[in-house]
Amino acid sequence: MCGRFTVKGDPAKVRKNFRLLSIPNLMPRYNVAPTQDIAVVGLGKDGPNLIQMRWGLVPSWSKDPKAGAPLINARADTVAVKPAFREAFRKRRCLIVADGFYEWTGEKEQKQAWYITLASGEPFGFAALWERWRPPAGTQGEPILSAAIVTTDANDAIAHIHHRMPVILDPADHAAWLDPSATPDRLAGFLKPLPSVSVRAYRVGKTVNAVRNDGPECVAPLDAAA
DNA sequence: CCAGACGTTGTT
DNA sequence: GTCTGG
DNA sequence: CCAGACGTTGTT
DNA sequence: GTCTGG
Repeated sequence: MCGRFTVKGDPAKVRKNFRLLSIPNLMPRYNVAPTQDIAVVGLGKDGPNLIQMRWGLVPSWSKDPKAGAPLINARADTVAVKPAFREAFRKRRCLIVADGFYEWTGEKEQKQAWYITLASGEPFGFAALWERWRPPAGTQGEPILSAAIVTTDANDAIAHIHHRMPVILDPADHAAWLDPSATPDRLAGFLKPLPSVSVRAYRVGKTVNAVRNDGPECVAPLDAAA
C-alpha cells in the first residue's frame, strides 16, 4: 500500500519529467499524509498542468466528504469496475508528483518504517485518479478536488517489506496514461510493478511516523551503512 | 418507472 | 477497542 | 499510513 | 455518476 510519501523537490526536474510549461512552486515535503494537499498533474488544453488537490478521493456522489475512510489507494485490478473509481478511471486519470514513499513492517513498538525511491533519485508520477465533489444544493461546504493512488503487487525488491506497492509510471508513458482516448487494454498495461532494479529501499527512524514531522530527518537512513 | 444506495485497502 | 486528524 | 483522542451531566 | 430493489 502507500500511505505516506515525499516530494523533496528540485522543481526543475519535476518540470522536465512531467513536461510542464513552467517550473512549479513546490515546497519540499518529507512526509505527505492522507487528507493533505498534493501536487497533481493532469492534461490541460495546452498540455500537462499541475494543480493542487487533496489526497483521499471523495466520490462525486458522496453526501459528506468526511464520511467513510479516505480513499487514498485504488487497486489496479478493480479500479475499472469499483463504483467509487470507475468513472474517474475512465475520464479523470492523473499523476501525483512524488520522489519517494514509505512502507511499514512490524507492529506496535516494533514498527519499522522503510523509505523507497527510484535508484535514479528522480521525481516520478504515481498513476492516479481524481474526482470533483460539490456540496449538495442548499448545504454548506466548498468543492473538493481529490485523488487516489493506484496500487499493484510489490516487485521483488520490496516484497520483503510489503506485498503491495503504488504504480509508478515511466515518464515515457505519462502522456498515454493521461490520454482521454486511451483504451482499457492500453491502460491496464501501464498498471504494473516497477522493475526491481530501478528501486532502492532502506530503513528510516520513527520520525516519519508522526505527521507533524516533515523535515529531512524523516528520510535519514537508520543504518550508517545505508 | 422512481427511490435510494453506493465509498477502499490491507490487515488479521 | 474505534474514530478522527494530519 | 500513524498518532492521538475518545467521557457526560448539571450547573454557573 | 451507476446500479439495485421494489
